[in-house]
Amino acid sequence: MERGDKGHRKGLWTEEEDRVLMDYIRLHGKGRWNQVAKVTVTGNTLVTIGFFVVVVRIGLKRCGKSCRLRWINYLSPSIKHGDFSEEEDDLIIRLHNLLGNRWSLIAGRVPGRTDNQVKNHWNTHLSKKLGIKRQQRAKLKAPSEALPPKGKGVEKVSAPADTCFELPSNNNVRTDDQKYIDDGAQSVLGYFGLQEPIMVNEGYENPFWFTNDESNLSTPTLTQLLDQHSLDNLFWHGL
DNA sequence: AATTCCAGCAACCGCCAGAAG
DNA sequence: ACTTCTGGCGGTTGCTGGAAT
Repeated sequence: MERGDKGHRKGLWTEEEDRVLMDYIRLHGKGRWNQVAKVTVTGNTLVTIGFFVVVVRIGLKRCGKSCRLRWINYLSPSIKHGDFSEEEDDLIIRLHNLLGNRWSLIAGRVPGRTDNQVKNHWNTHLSKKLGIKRQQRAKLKAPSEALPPKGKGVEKVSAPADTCFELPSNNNVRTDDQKYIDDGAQSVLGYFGLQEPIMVNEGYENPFWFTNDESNLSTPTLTQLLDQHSLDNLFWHGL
């Protein structure tokens, strides 16, 4: 196994390492990832040094960052494993049109998927699928260009991968990233000369953004709303 | 059967921002 | 005000397994 700085292990995680990490999170919760290597013990082993037999505690020799990523991208119970559905593909393509490579934002709107999953899926499947279609598109400014640029001086927006699972069922709070996306959506709509309302009800009383709440199932998804506005056709044929 | 090629994806890297001391 | 720690993000790398030759 390759070793990184400070003797940290690198490369694929073993089942044993996964188990240790999950045990740590069960006991201590998420966060303080750099403590994992110090706190966790995978077991004891006997080492003979000369005449002495020493009990050595074997910790999880992973850097905190690696532990965090392993949890976020793989071990977290909220993560959906397996193939992407047609619905998810469609949603990602639309959101990418809207947001560009803001993978965390996109993933935050695709329940159970992480930014890494979405990014990989885009790079391996969807970009190809899209590349074929793009050749057929007429020259037109990409909708994502209507969004404010990312970088310094721009309001930072972040959406943890599991945000959609943590929203209260009657959430009246409008998060910054929701506003950011709403603003972007309105920019896109404005670009195409469409009328603004993309919200289900007037105002922000009932944000429909893909909460995991059963009571919200009757509310239209972004996909449905975009369909209502014929945005899909505009994206596919207008670009 | 052996080798090469390549797609898919897990993991790493570098950078950045915010919090805490 | 400065440093250190921690977490978040997007881009990239490299391993793995299956397909092709």
